[in-house]
Amino acid sequence: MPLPQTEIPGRLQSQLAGRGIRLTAPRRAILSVIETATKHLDASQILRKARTVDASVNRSTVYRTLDLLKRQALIDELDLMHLNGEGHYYERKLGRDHIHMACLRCGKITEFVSQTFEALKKQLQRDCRFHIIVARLEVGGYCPACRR
Amino acid sequence: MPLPQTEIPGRLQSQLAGRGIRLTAPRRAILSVIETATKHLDASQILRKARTVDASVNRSTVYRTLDLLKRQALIDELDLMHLNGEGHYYERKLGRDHIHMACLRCGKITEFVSQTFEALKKQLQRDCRFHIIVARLEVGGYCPACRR
DNA sequence: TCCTTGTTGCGACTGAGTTGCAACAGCGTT
DNA sequence: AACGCTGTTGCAACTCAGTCGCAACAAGGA
Repeated sequence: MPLPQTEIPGRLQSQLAGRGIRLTAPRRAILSVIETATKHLDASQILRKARTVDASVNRSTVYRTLDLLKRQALIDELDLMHLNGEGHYYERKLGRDHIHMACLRCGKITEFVSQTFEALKKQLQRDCRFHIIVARLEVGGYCPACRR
Repeated sequence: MPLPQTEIPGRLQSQLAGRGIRLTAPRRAILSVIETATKHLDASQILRKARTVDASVNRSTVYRTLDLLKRQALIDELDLMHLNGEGHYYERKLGRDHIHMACLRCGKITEFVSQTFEALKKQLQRDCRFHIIVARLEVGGYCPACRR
């Protein structure tokens, strides 16, 4: 259940430029990798792919750019239940939050958009008077193909 | 909004023993730390406190015991939005799942039990035919005292 | 008490993420 | 088109969480 990809290529770059953030060659390479990704990537995968665009990109720059994008609320950071080690995964933040379900047997990641999730966030904001910046719901279990 | 502590001291130990899992001195020390914790602890804090009970407890044993308790579904592992570094926090898994809200300014962690959250999990199980083992909802934002 | 088998401490290791710094480059200004 | 301020980069060394292989050990059933 992948989300529809409705974004314009290069959109991340113009969003950053519009906020007065300097665009550099390594940043362009990293942004293009994130924008064209078809699955969740971790930092080392982003580095490897970015180097096919600009071979000089450094590991530190990837981490620094991911931090920048997190602070700008343009990407989300995920654990995906740590199915493969302790690292994090990143994805473009599009309009609506979604839930990540990770199958503990086959490792498949399924995304799901739910009106109930939206209602739950509204309830938190109201009942707890808590101003939500980021909400992350990750579920581990067994997908339809793996459950007995 | 801390959850009511309704558990009997030593309960974790008897749960493990009842499953045929060997009880050792380091495990007893670690379990007692987790059972009597009044806030979320990370692995190094658990180690330090466990050593006040049994000075020989080793770091590896803490990690191995935490893995055991996770596999037995007796504790939950949390990120708490990585407010302090990349480590994880652990808490006793009591009856009902709850949501963790982390204030990005003051660092306060608030817990919240919601019927809507339960309904959301039911919806996932039904609509996605996904068998949930663990569900983790973490929210970052500003608490009532810190929001403007 | 014995014996099997699971557990532990130890120390070295891995892998993710960070940092200080000198060189560099974006981009607004001239 | 060149200048210069200031934010960004590559590098290499570092920190920190978590893992692993192994020999010694101990829980608890026979």
